Amino acid sequence: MAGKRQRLFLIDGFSNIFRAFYAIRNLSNSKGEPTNAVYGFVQMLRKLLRDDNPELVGVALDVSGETVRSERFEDYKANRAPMPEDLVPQVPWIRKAIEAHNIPILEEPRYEADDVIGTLAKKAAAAGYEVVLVSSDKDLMQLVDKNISLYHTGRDKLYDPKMVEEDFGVPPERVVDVLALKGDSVDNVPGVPGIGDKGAVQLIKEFGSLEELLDRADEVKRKSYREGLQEHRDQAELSHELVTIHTDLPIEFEAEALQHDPPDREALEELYREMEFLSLLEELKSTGETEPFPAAEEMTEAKEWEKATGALTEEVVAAVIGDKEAVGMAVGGPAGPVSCADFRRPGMEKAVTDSLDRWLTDAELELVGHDLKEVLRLSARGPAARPCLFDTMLASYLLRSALRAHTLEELALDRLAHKALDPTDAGWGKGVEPEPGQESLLAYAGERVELVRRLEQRLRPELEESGLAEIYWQLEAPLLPVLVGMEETGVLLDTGFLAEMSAEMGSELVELEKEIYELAGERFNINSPRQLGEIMFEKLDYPVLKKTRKTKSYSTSAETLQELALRGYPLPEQILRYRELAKLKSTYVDALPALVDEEGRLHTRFNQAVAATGRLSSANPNLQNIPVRTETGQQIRKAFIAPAGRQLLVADYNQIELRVLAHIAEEPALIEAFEAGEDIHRSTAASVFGVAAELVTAEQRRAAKAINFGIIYGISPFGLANNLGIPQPDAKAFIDAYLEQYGEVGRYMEETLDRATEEGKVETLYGRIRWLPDIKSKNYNLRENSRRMAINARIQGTAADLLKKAMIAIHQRLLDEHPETHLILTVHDELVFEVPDSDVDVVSSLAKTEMESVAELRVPLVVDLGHGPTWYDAKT
DNA sequence: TCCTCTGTGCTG
DNA sequence: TCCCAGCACAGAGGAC
Repeated sequence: MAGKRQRLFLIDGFSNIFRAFYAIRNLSNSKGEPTNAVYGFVQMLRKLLRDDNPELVGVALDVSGETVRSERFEDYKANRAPMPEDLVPQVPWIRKAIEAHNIPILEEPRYEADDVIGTLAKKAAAAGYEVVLVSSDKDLMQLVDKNISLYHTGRDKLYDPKMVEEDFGVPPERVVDVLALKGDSVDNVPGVPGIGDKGAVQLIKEFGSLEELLDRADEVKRKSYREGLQEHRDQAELSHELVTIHTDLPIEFEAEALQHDPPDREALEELYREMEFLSLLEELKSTGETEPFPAAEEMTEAKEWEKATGALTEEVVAAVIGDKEAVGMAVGGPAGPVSCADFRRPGMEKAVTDSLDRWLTDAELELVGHDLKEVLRLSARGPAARPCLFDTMLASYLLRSALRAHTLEELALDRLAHKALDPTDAGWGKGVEPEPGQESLLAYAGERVELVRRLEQRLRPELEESGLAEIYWQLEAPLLPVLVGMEETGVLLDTGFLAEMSAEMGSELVELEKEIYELAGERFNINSPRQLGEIMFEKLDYPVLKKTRKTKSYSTSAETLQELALRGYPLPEQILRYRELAKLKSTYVDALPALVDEEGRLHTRFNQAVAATGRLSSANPNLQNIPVRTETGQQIRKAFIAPAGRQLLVADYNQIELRVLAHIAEEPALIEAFEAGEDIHRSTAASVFGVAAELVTAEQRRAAKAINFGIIYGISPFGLANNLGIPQPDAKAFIDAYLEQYGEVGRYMEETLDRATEEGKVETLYGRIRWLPDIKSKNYNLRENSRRMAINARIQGTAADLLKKAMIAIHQRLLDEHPETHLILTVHDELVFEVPDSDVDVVSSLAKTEMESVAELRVPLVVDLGHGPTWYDAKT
């Protein structure tokens, strides 16, 4: 046959299965069965058949049981970790997938897949075929020659002999020599101790081969290598045997056996249905062919952009395009072509912001997107946006708040069974970015808009049916512009102050370090819990009071150190102070100044779709964990300042969670205490310990406070005992005494748990849902965790709803009445504003009024106020 | 080299 | 068996 040679693709089954398993995280069907490896493997297979469509193809799989190798080398693969639990049940499905594609499975009893691949590859090459090995295992590079290449599925690269040498450092025929030297701990190939990747390549290059190297080991210059080679010659030779893939098994290459028919559509449908690969199922039904989503069309001039997007009057689906920074935007209608603008082209950024400005003020228009905050941010009108905003990220969050991530990629996989392109596919890498108009970039842009459309179609009805539409439209959507405003405004940081603080802390740390080394008798890394543990518990022989939970190593937590210090050991006290300073310095004092903009302002991101209870979270940097409890920590708050002529105003809810509890539980004793404006922990102590409020001791108040918090957290005797450092029976007695006095609270907990168990979910006052799939679990820990979450989620979630509601109301009033005042931070029960000096009083009362009247509860909501030039001063 | 996990500690 | 909800640091060791 003239022209192109016929091709044989030999797929290394398990290498690709593992790769798929690790590359795609957490994909499962509604029964909770993991499906990630099946999905990844099927996609790999489909891509291969679609793009290359080789004449011959086979998947090699290892068979279980003894092999010729394991009989010969007892330890071989002996310590290999067992297959991950989540992967085991997927293997039979992967077999079905291969069979459904009508691709032959190659398995030979007593032979390893590598050896089967090696033998068939050589024989097929000898018979005149062009052979491609499909694997992400570098060991297969040894088989590469002029007729055999390796398609590395992990790197998406095709290796010929030249590429192997470039990448691996030696030509294919020397690959085994290098592998034999460096060894492989996973497969229990010993190698030569002390020789790693770099050393092995260099030695083989220098001496030409392993044989030559071993014969002339005494000529090796580096002492550690020379001695290793001399002492472990046998081991090196054994390793060489182990890593060499056999190419001479007694099996035949038969071309007919490796031909394949088109896929069996019925078998595929069954597989996809069982695995719930919805997009594949859909595709199978419609055409049976893969159709990537259409690419976006680039508009390179403002006029073109306006013409293309001007027709969008009812619904705009928008996606910001970029990796770390936005470089463009893609938009489309509910269907049809997608237009893309690249900000790096002259005039295009302006063209986009002009259209955004228009859309954001057009009350008739709905803006749809995933993470719309990033879209709103592009327009100066973002904080004042009024139109309908449908954000698929927020919709998904309301439907399943406990999901690990609500990124577009994650949802595409989860809900559409579609593996989305990522920034790397679009052309981003370290130090490189795609050119404007680059094909991969437009494909990426087009896909993102299309994914949002499909998600919207699924999520919108779900939101309606689940009753979450109201909280979406009343709370989450209106909060978007508020958060945009806060993030864009930011907070002014006194970097000079922090620089001074850093210097002072630095010198104190140097002093402490000296003293610590002195006490330890040697230098070590104080920041390393492991090294510190060795010093204290092995060298100095301190008593071991506690081990860590996961790895059972010595605990060096503050609690442990305090106890040791109390027992008179000198080192722990110094360590505690060192830790406090080092923590504050690295996390805040040194980290924050590096993040300010040209005006010295710090811009956090408030994430609206992270916390399972409905709270906001803050990151990059996290401004919700700025120290406040210790004296040194408080100093850091002096660096958060208002510019001249302005002040920081803090308004925080007093005991909001306990007030919410009083309301939901309808507990008369609690309600009464709040109505009387009592110190709630003191009042609790008086009830629980049966003394008059004036006679409550500090110790009693502390215990009562712990109980009050415990109630909110879904108390257990174990947890309370731990927290107070008292015996469990005592803690139980406290709880019993509490429930005696606050009977309705006990009833509230029972009722919550009953409903949670029955319905598998709990709801806040405003209908926000938290699902608790493990509440009926037979696993004690899972079940008890869920029960505590049930109690806590209603309270914490309701408090979060209240604060969000207040933020929306205040933001609107500030826009209308005090445009010079900005809401800049929120910390769960606290709002921080930057206010002109002259408006402090009026804004204070505005904030107080709005926050206190946000809802009519059975107890009053009380807001405390404070203001001053810094956050420290404002916190009363 | 980069990335992930672990221990620790900061907030409400 | 470390009570709820988060984020970030440094160290350590493996990465598919």
